[in-house]
Amino acid sequence: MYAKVVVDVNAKRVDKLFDYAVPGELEAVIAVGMRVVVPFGPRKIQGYIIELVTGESAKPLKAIHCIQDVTPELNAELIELSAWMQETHIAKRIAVLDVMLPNAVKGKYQKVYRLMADDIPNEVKQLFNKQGIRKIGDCALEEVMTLEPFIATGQVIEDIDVSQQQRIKMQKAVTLSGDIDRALAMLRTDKQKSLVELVADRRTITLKELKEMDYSAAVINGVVSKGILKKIEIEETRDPYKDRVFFADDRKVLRPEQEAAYHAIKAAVDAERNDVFLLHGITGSGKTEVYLQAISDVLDKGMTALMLVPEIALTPQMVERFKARFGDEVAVLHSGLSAGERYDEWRKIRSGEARVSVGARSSIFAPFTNLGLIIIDEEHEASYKQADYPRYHARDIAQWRAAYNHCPVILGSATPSLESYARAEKGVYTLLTIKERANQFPVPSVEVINMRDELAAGNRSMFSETLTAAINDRIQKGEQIVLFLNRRGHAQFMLCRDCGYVPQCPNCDISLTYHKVTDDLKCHYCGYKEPKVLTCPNCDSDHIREMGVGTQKVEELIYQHFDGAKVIRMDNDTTSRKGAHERLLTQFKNGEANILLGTQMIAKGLDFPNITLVGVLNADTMLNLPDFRSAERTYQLLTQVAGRAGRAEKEGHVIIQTYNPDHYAIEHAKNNDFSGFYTQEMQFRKVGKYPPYFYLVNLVFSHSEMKRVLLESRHIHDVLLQHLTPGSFVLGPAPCAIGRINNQYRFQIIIKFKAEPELLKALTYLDDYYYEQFVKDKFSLSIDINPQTMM
DNA sequence: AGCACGCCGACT
DNA sequence: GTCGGCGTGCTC
Repeated sequence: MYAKVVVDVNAKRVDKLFDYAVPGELEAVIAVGMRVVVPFGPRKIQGYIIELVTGESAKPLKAIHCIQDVTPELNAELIELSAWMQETHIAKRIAVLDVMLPNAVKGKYQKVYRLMADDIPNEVKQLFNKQGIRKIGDCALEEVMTLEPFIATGQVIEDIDVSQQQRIKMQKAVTLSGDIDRALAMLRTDKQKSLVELVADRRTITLKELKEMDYSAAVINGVVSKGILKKIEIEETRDPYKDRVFFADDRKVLRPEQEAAYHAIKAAVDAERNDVFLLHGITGSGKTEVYLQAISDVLDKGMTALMLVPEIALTPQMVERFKARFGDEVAVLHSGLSAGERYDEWRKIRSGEARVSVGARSSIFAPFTNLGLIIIDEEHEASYKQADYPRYHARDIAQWRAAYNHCPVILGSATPSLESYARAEKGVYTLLTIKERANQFPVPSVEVINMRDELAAGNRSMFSETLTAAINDRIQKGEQIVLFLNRRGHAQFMLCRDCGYVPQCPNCDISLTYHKVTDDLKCHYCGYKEPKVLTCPNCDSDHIREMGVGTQKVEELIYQHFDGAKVIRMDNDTTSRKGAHERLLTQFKNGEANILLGTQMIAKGLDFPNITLVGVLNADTMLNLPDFRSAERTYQLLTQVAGRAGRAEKEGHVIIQTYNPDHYAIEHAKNNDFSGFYTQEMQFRKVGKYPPYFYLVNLVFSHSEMKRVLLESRHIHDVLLQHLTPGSFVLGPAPCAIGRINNQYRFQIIIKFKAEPELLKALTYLDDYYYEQFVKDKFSLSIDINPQTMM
């Protein structure tokens, strides 16, 4: 018997199956999908068994060294899926397996000394552990000297040990080691004092968290060396919900439209039909209840169900609802979990202990068998597409898995993507619509304020007269307000008011972003950092200021503007700590503040009865981004934000501030008119040859020499023209919107097509060819099929 | 990606 | 004469 194995080497040239003999003693236990350790050239590495073949190979083979699992990590479905993804995503098999599996199963390689013989002096033997292994990196020089003669005789050998990542993850952390008041008296700098106060408050805090909060190693070590803090190792907690009590959540009675949707889905579930449903229900229409009841039926049939939500919508509220309804049968998978926690959830699914999962994008690979239903909530969300290689879209994977399992898919949204809605109109998907709110409370009224008029009337503040009045009114009534600041495409930067100079990144063609917390300038693309400038480097003027509004600035303005305001601010800075997101929402829910101010992350999932006013401070910052989806994104975001108001009996009101009050995305969002927006946006897409009328592929190539990129990209253009059929368009090459990142010049070519049988062949050819070029010459080509963004 | 093999420059 | 620089080529 021999095995076909994918080796854990992320390189194109070994992106194929290698044959290994299966030793006789392993034949009984070995199975497809297991991880094995195999000899590969002079070293040993991890691999995945893709296929077992009975009989002897024609060629002499090396043998599998050992197996790593008792239960295979991959099932037959996931192996087949990985092959499909390799082909259709122009990706390496190992890279695909890498995104499918939890990090904890990835191999860890260490150089070790291995004890091979027993007849060795005891003082030498004791250097090794019970398995006869000693890490080379742990050996002092004299120990290496001691071992040398035994290596010469072969009694000790140098080897590579392949082990699993630690099951229990230890993290470096600091804790207080003394009296806090005495400690504070000893310290001079504010940074050190604030560190000690923080640790005193939290008892222990990991170094990683401190790094994220911009405490440098120097600051931490300084305080540690004074004996005030000490470094310790702590175990990461495993079940993130173990201390929580969930109250049983019973089925709710469905409204007629919900009922109709539910029945259509139930029929497909019962018939095990591979239908795709587009569930278009306005915000607050009770889509989640439909999902829950459909899942409940799937479980009753003894099958399993997979539900995807965008990362930011995976709030405690959503998790709570699932836990409450399905108890221990739920596995939760999101980015906040440690590698160990994630692996635990994965194993619960694999063993059948959990039969439902709720998770973000990558949980689409959850190792269920016997899937009865796959749900993608907020299906229009861009985060379902992985931004880096391999660039898969969870929606595509869902449809593949549903076809494999003969089960239906539900795509749910209040604002479906144009692609999905067009498919529903063509009858490829089944459209289910819910037009009324589940609790029958009216949809909030929406008012659009033209900020140009405000400016003309002499109001230069962030708050229009109308919004100011409304906020004061709600504060007085004791009701709650959500204020939304659209940050996308609207970062803060520095501008010299005398000469117009804006500090740029030296490595990229982009202006540096000002960060108030650290008071410095950063490049979001290459990580370059420099201190804030006090005088203009161009004209020496000291009129150089931070421009653009950040949430922090708005918070200050609110306090200046409104008496009785108590603000909770939610943005990347205030929610970076684990659990901070949840804590802030709980505070708001408990009425500890009357204004919730935030970015994108507050657009979803909030369901608080006391919110009666939603204000969108700048609706149009992303309308002007150079992306064909900018109108769609604006419409979606405004609709989502507006949906936060009036979720209970108190009537909700939404005020949208904009400089483009007549833009159709804003007008249709105001009227909550999806089909109006859809019709108009489809016109634009048709004329521009954009999705859903055409498919797109975005090719980006980069090299440190601009001339090289330009010449090579012309060549690529010609190759594509030769290979593709006449119905397809090849546009470019043109410089990318950001023409240089990390000193690499970037050009792009866009392919537009309706149907292109030669596409994968042509792209695979280019990928192979330019891989060689990359190895030789650092020329790189990235291929994005169905891109979410063209930047 | 690693790692070995191999062929040319500055050192005991 | 040798140590070590990194170009080239292979891994069942």
